[in-house]
Amino acid sequence: MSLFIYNTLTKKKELFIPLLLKRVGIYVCGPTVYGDSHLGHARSAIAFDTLFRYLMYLGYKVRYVRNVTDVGHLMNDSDLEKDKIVEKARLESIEPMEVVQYYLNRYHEIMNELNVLPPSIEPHASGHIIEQILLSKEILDKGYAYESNGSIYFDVEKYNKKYSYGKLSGQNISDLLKSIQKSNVQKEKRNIIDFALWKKASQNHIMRWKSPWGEGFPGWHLECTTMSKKYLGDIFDIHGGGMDLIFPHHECEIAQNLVLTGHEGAKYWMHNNMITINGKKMGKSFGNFISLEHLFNGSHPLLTKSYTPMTIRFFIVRSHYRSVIDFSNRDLESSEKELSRLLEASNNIKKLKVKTENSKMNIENLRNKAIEAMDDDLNTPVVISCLFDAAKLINLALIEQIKLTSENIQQLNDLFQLFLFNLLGIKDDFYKKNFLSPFGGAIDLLLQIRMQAKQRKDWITSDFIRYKLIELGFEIRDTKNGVEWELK
RNA sequence: GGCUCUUUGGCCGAGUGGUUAGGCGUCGGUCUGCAAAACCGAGCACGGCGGUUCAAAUCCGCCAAGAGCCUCCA
Repeated sequence: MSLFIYNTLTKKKELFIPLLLKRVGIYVCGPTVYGDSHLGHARSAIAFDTLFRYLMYLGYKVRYVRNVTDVGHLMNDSDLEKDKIVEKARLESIEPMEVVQYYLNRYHEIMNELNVLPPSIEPHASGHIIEQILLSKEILDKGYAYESNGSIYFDVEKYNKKYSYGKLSGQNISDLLKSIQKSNVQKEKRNIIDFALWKKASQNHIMRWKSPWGEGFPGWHLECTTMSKKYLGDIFDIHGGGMDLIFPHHECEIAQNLVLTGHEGAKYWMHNNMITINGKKMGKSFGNFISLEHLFNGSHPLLTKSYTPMTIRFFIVRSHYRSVIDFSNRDLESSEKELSRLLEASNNIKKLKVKTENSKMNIENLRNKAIEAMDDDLNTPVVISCLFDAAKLINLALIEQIKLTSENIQQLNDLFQLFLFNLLGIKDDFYKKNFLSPFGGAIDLLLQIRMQAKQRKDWITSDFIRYKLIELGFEIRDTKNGVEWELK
């Protein structure tokens, strides 16, 4: 048991050693719920779901906190503070919390379809206003923040003198100052790189809470610090999120944590890479995103067809979580075929018969290789290659090119159960749903009639049934062990 | 401009200083009444230029192309 994970803070793969013997605390930045979730959201959720699943497999009791940002996510950092959710609510003439609930429900539905396990705790930023005010005060008392016109700002320059701002992202304060100065003007702040812990609400701002500094709302970076501290403590094991959050979000969290407790907060900082489309990052604000619903029903001009949630999940785990995935129909179709090959092989395991008492097949090796891959910073593509190796063995055994022992068959079954279904989170309800239903029975019946026709060499009838079924989207295969069908 | 990173065969995608990744696609074959699937086989690589080394796709340098961040972002 030696899991190595890449730590953005040290830029190295490090041996994972939990703070407590058998427990792991993870905090992951979840979505800002003001729009439909897209492939990028799925990637982050699936990456950390894989981590969650693997840690549990390793025997840890995992507390996985994934927050919901439902307030304070500003559209920009200028004086015209516009909250994303407030803006959406204004546009649709509804309560901000209706916006939040609507998109959160949809997010949950989609996560469920993608077989993403629910986190242990899903805290909302809006439910932690009091704690955020307290932490703002504390930072203020420690002298690392200042009040300005009803808002509280973190004093980055002062902080930088004692600690080092930019540790996570590799930025340094003077370069930052140079690059920001051109684009942004902010009167209230002492320094352009200071960030808000608490923002004064302008007169028409809907989401507002009372604070010692007047009515306002919390700053984005402080939300995550507050909730991670509350549920995981001052120091916890893993903090995750998309790479686009490294700066400024996680950098600012680290700054807040260091001021409050003298520790960065998390020991390991993990970041999943982006999904691009035509080589550019997929993002809501770029308008180039394909929502997961679009992918599931195929209703987007860039999609040549629809893809099942499991195809999407497989598409994501077949690349390493730290590499960029460029969206393409071609690769999605390829993923679909790859997954169906694995699922078919997995279903073929139950058809295997014990043909020998002792075989040289070493399936334990495949298992070990796959575990090693998971240990190596969750190398899921290599895990999948092991499954393909296993699939080949199953197919060879099925046509009796190789002989397997009952132990071999059990090991193959365990391999698929553990890696494909349990760790990679693929569900195979398709087979159960189709093969065990009256619908499946009807197909079997048609194929029985076809078989009778074949026996009388009535090729016209038998081919008619086959072609019609193929036309309807089925795949028909005559194998040694009888006819097989599948809905493509 | 600054910071971080990427560049592998038609496509996707792992990887280690010296040994076949894997998959999709393509071509050929076996099986089949014909197909499909499966299986067997084939072909196709490490961005460019230098350096270190007995040996580099793997380490170092330079160059080129691209991405992310420096505004909100998974």
